[in-house]
Amino acid sequence: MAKRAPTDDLSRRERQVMEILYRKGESTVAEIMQAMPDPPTYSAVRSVLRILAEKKLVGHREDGPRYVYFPARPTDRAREDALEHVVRTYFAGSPEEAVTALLRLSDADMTDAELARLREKIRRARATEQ
Amino acid sequence: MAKRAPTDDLSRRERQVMEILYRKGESTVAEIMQAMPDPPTYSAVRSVLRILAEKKLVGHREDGPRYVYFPARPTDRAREDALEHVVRTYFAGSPEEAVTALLRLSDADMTDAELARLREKIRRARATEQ
DNA sequence: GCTGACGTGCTGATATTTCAGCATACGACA
DNA sequence: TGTCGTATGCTGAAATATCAGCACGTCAGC
Repeated sequence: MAKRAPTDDLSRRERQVMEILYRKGESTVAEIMQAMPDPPTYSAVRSVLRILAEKKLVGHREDGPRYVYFPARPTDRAREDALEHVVRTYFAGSPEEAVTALLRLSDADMTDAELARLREKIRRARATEQ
Repeated sequence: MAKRAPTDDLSRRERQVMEILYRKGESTVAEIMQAMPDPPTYSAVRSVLRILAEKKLVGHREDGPRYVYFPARPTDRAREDALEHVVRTYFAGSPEEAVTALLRLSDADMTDAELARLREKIRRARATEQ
């Protein structure tokens, strides 16, 4: 069962590196290393990158003396994948619920009542626009 | 660097199991096994569950002859964590961008113009409500 | 009471991931 | 030119994750 997201096959370190690359757009090995939790050695990071390159998940360009790595999958696609995944996993496939939670997240001090009204507005807006 | 999400420490199989549990709310070992990609053996699933239990990430209750496992962290919290993570990783920390992408996701046939108008509505709504 | 189906706990083997180190290349600079 | 700092490519070892199997308990049905 279960359709396989590309990220399902990644190891812990591989995932950490991919997320750093998406966050930064592109990075050198040193930058990635610094951004990692429990930073491993330079060598270790390069090993992970080599594996990710073999899997066609990252590319690199030369920038003077060093390589600059970047995600192979375009950011738009990766965003969609990530959102879909979260919605499916935590929001029973309902994007609307996710939107509500997201808005609550951005304005932590909103009351429930305010949220409810906002949500209704969104719903009406969507109905109108379609 | 990098604050550590609990999910950062999980292995591939551990993550798969946690996501299944969040998706289903709770599950028996057999159900988890079936829901996993490339389903491993019953024994393997139980090994992962034991590790997750040691890490205090899952709990279980007895349901007649068998155990029913569930995520230790409440769903609300897990949702927030997941959204925050996605927003930080793929949307440069901007929940609003994420909302837009989410709405586009749910109505794939909306035009950009429609999306722009909707987004404006949301923005106005938020300004009003606050 | 036996037996088979199905469950758990635990232990150790296998496979994969993670990592460090060595060989090597190249540019900066005294 | 010689040397130092920093980069990559690659190889093999250490650490972890993944898994299968055995021992054992319980319950239903013959």
